[in-house]
Amino acid sequence: MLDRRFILENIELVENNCRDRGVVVDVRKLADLEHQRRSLQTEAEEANRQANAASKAIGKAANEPERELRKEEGRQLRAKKDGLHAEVEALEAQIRKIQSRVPNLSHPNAPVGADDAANLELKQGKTPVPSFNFDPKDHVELGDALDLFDFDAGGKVAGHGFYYLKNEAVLLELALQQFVMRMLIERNFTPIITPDLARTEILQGVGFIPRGPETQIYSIADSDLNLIATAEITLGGMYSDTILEREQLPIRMCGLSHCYRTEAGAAGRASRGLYRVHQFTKVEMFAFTHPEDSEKTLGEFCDIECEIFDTLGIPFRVVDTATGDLGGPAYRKFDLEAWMPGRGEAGAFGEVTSTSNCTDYQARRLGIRFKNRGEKGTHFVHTLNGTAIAISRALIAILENYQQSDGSVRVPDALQNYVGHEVIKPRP
RNA sequence: GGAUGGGUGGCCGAGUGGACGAAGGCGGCAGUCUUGAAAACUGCUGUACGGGUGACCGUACCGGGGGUUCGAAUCCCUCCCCAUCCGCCA
Repeated sequence: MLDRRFILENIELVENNCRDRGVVVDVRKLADLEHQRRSLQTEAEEANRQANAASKAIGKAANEPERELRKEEGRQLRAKKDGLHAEVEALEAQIRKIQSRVPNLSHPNAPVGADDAANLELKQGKTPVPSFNFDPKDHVELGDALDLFDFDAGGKVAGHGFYYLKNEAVLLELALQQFVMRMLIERNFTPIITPDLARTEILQGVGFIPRGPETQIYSIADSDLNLIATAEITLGGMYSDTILEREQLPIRMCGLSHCYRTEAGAAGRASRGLYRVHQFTKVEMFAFTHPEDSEKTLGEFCDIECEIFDTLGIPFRVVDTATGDLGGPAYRKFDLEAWMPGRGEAGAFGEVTSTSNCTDYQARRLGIRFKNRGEKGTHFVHTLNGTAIAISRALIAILENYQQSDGSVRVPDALQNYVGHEVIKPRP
């Protein structure tokens, strides 16, 4: 959520930003309604002030007739206030509805464009794109041959988009969790395992919209709970409605959770195998920072993601996400796209991580502030999130890049200790 | 699932329908004392919105919503949340 006063004072800037982001919001109308609301609010406050004064006068009234006169006066003033107040509330609801759709501002260097076609490649990882002297398989074929997944059983038990991991795929998932967690602990992240469910209010604070027709979120019937789509939700919610001391910042956490996504409207998109699934495991980085530190922290998150994929020996590129592809809360977003030899005609990059600086957009809705010692007032913190590892997509990248001509898959050096062997071979 | 007890300021915690934006404590800030620090003592110290260049002023806020009343933290209704105990269970 953007600050309302800021919107009023920067109507044109906000309008232009909405246009760049491809979001249709009537900012002028919001401003009109807010001006109306303010003047009505002032009237209502004045009526209320008079009513309060009348009430106080009752105690001092000299006699019974005067007391009754004052009471009647009070009644009328309250009625006037109630009427005005109701109008204010109605306007407030309209304004909030519009305001909640206004996206965050965009970093001046973020590429302007309607969709991911406008994303800007910033750099590539250390590992070169492999060239095979055989016809590489995609991860579904590899998984079939090596008995790593069961999509049929997943479909039968839970429906399309669910799957079982088996054998070395299980060890790889656990290995990736360990590998990433340890790396992040060394970089001063507090490791956390979060709930996989969260209240609607928290989802909304973080910027997700549960229970709409286009929602990405599974919700639990007869309750206020939803399956989380990312630990960003539960990590962000951890400090909701909190006033922190300046010295407590930054708070850096890495959270392990399952992630559940309905993928509504995604049917037909490139989504073979593990690429677009309803459930996966993810380790998410999250930080609450001082506003001055968020830009630097975003760079750091991106560097960590690069280091993870470099260490895993997976080729990737980093893209600066275009304004139209940013999503509501993000001010700037970098994605890592890993090379997936089995994707598309002859291999393609596919998104594996994403890191965003949400500035104060989430903090405002979640009510997360800090104060400086000896200074009046509070300020909103900045929030950042970044994927350390999304297991399902990492598995695709590992299997497809590390496959060998005999159909086996080498285990990345960094994971061998955790997995327990160097090569995944077909079972005899 | 059953039974209780709770939700009040940055935190803890009191609060008879008007004196309450709210005692007291902690924490924080400033000062006195001290070579310095600690301790002790004194004063100040909530948030949001609106108005004024400003010292300030106004309004709202005691879990959410509704009601009673001239007036509600306080009384009534309703919803939500939290804690503890019992039962069940990995």
